Amino acid sequence: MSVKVLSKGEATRERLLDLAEEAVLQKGFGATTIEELIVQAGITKSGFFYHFHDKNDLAQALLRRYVARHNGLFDDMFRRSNDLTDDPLQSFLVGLKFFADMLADLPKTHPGCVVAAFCYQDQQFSRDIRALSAEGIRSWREKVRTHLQKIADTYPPRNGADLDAMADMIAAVVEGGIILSRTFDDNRLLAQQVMAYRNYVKLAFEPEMAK
Amino acid sequence: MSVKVLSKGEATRERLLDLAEEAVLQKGFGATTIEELIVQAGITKSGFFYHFHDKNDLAQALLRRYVARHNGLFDDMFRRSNDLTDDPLQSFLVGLKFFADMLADLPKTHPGCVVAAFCYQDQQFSRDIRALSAEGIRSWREKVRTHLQKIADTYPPRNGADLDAMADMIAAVVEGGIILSRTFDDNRLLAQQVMAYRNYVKLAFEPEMAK
DNA sequence: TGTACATCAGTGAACGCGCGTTCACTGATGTAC
DNA sequence: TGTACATCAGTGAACGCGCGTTCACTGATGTAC
Repeated sequence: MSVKVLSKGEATRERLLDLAEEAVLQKGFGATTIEELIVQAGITKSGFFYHFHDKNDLAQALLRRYVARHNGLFDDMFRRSNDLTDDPLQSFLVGLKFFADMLADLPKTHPGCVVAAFCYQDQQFSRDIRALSAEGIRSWREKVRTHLQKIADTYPPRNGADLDAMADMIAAVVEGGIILSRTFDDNRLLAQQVMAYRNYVKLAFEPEMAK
Repeated sequence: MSVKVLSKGEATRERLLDLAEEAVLQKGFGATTIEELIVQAGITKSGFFYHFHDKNDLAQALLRRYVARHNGLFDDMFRRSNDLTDDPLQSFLVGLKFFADMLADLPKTHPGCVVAAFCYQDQQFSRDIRALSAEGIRSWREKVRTHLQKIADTYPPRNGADLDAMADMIAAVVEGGIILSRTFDDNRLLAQQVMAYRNYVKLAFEPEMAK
């Protein structure tokens, strides 16, 4: 991880994105006003428009940063689990456990997913935003799909297991789990869902108990 | 199903709710304006405020109707599957298949879930709205949990299966599946996810193949 | 080392319009006697 | 059967303010010669 040195302007821009992300996750993009961001950032409204052409531009920057960040996080997790074992099934299961633990460790309710927040948002800017969201989820799908294929090469999956759907399911379970944990204001639900997904993968591949 | 005869005013109100639901699912509640609803409904703005105290009131009515409707749908589906077989596992699996088929048959992309749409919305009215959403999801959880318990009484679940998480998982998979199918504009993804969930249930309970 | 110019990171004031909300009023239908 | 009153389902005009956007201008820092 290279820690870039930010110029003064870049730091302000980054701070605006931080504030925006928090606000968007809490109440959606439409309800997030430029006014509230600049008050917190301590600049004037015109200062905001120096950094972003318009509100749409903010949305794109936000989503772009979010997707890049979380892809990195995801990669790190499975790289760590890959270092622990050569067995593809074990590696994936351990990676999912890491993931669940990380989610469980969040201090309060999961803040939500920016992709999902935009999914239920105005379609005005949808062409670019939709493409960015799709790209973010697609990269999860492909990475997981690769894992599953490697597993399947060693452990023949039980019949009925659709590996494509199983690859997509991690995204579905996370997005749905976030909705659950936000709705019930209970952080554990999300981690529970990831563990349930892990259990599904286990059942689908693990050979009959030798024990 | 009793078809209530609606008075003129009730019909207009219902029409406003229909229009609002469609708009909210497409672009969120905040971006849905009263103006656009009344234009489509063919009344004036003041006419709207005859039916709803304010916009918040519309949100509540919308969510209330949505939850009630979808609970009914869900009940119907599993009642039909219960009529086909006495075996609790088979009954649940068939019910899930019905569900997936219904979702696959939607003419275009799933319109989305009102509960999720409000989940990523402004917290202003959250006290009432949040409670309504939670109630909606909770009723799914409890119904499914009952099914799973009945299944477990006959078929001992493989170890690792957390029935509570499995009960919540249907909601997670549906909410997440909606986000998937909207993001990729592909209706099949949602049905696929429900089938993947079905497969998980099958693997978790089904005894080793006799075949 | 000093001067000229360019770029960076903003300021301050004004605009305009969309959107939710209010309020006094109204024609049609229902009900009591 | 006719009249008086009440309720239903709205109309029409006005208000006000929050919010995104624009535009001319500015002090501080960087770079060329």
